[in-house]
Amino acid sequence: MGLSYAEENYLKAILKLSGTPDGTVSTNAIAAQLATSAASVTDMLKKLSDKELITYQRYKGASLTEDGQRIATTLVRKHRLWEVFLVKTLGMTWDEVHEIAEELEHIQSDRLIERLDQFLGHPKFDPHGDPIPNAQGKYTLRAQVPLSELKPGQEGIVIGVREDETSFLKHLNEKGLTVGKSIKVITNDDYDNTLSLHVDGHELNLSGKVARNIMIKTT
Amino acid sequence: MGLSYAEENYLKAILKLSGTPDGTVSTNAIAAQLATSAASVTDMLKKLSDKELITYQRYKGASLTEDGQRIATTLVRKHRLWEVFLVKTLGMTWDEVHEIAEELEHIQSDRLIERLDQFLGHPKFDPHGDPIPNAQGKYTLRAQVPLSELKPGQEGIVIGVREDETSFLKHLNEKGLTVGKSIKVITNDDYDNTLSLHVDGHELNLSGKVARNIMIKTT
DNA sequence: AGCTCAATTTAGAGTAATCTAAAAAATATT
DNA sequence: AATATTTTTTAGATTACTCTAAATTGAGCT
Repeated sequence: MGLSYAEENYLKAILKLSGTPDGTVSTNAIAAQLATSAASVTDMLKKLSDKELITYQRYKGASLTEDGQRIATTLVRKHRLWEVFLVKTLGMTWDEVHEIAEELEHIQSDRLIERLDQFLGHPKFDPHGDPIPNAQGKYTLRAQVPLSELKPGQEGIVIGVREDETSFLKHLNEKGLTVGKSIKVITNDDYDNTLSLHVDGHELNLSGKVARNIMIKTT
Repeated sequence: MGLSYAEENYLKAILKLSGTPDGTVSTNAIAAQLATSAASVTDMLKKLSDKELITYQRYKGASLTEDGQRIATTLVRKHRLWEVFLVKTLGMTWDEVHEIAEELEHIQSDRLIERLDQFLGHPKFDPHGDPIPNAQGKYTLRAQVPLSELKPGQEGIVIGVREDETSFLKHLNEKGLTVGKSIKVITNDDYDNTLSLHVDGHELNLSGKVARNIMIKTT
């Protein structure tokens, strides 16, 4: 009754793309997300529909059933718990863990995940600031976002950084960006997230690379 | 250039079965080990031979090349490191971790494994007493074996136990079996490892289940 | 040497996931 | 409303792994 890696990946993609009110996702959107062909997606949607993990009608897109939602949310939970493990326990960097967690999330063992969760102290957010669903699929809304994701006009407070290399912290100190400071975004480039912001009445410019490493609590 | 799960499992099976001087393994032996058909094994042996991971001649069996050996040994290393992690770090029991490690060993990331090894303190043996190859494929010979694997006549010293539940330790204390005691095996049932042994001049009977949990250094 | 039997390989086929190219349906445009 | 365009599905093939049944090879026995 276990699903294949491919089936699990489709469910996760559908969950991720379910933005519309009814949670419907188009064939092409899934194909783009999974870097596969639309024809392959159609085949898989039929299969998942037969297993009652999604509702699907030809030409009308697909949406997760309760069962499908439960499975997809569990995958997200596993993925994010493993990311916390890789960063917090093994000391890897936040930008190298995604791919590995993409593999680890398919490991089949509920007991393993509950033990891991306990060992990590039931974390509520992963290293990217995304919430970790609990075993019942519920999660806290995201408390912090990378500075790079704020839109012009948004304000917030610096909560921390992802990289804790001394050189990086020193760099921020020199710019006057320390934990607790209030900031307001002026511009944020669509393409590379280069951005400008106000801190203590000054204007400051940051590269996208730096901005992605600074976590903000919006106000 | 990553191998499929199936290919990796075949290499591991061949390594495990390589007992003969030239390390040759028969088709049927592999089929039995992997619970698959001889026909499937033949197909896979051809493929692994094309990739130069084994040497293979029709009707003559297969043996690992240096490349094949390196890959198989790395799989064993990963498997055993994960077992240590599951038991020591997550507190799972030695008998429930094998299956999970069987999945974890296929995760592709050298950096992950080296980090894990470091986090665990470069362990030399897994929870079953089997040696863990280092990154170069070398390993220390097994220092301890479960009491259940000793043959009649063999002697040794009690090194420790796998389960460290108080009730289990209490049970052993009552029998006079504590760390440091010298023992000699009298009989060991082929089927269920029920065994009798001498300790301090007394004769003692143990179930296979208990004997598998007591680690011995042979003398 | 010839025979027998077990081990192994080949032949033919099935399942899961994928692809490209062509057909069909839905949507947008004039 | 008719046509053009985009989206989606179907058709037909491919790769990886597996199976059963039949054919072949090798090894032991008389």
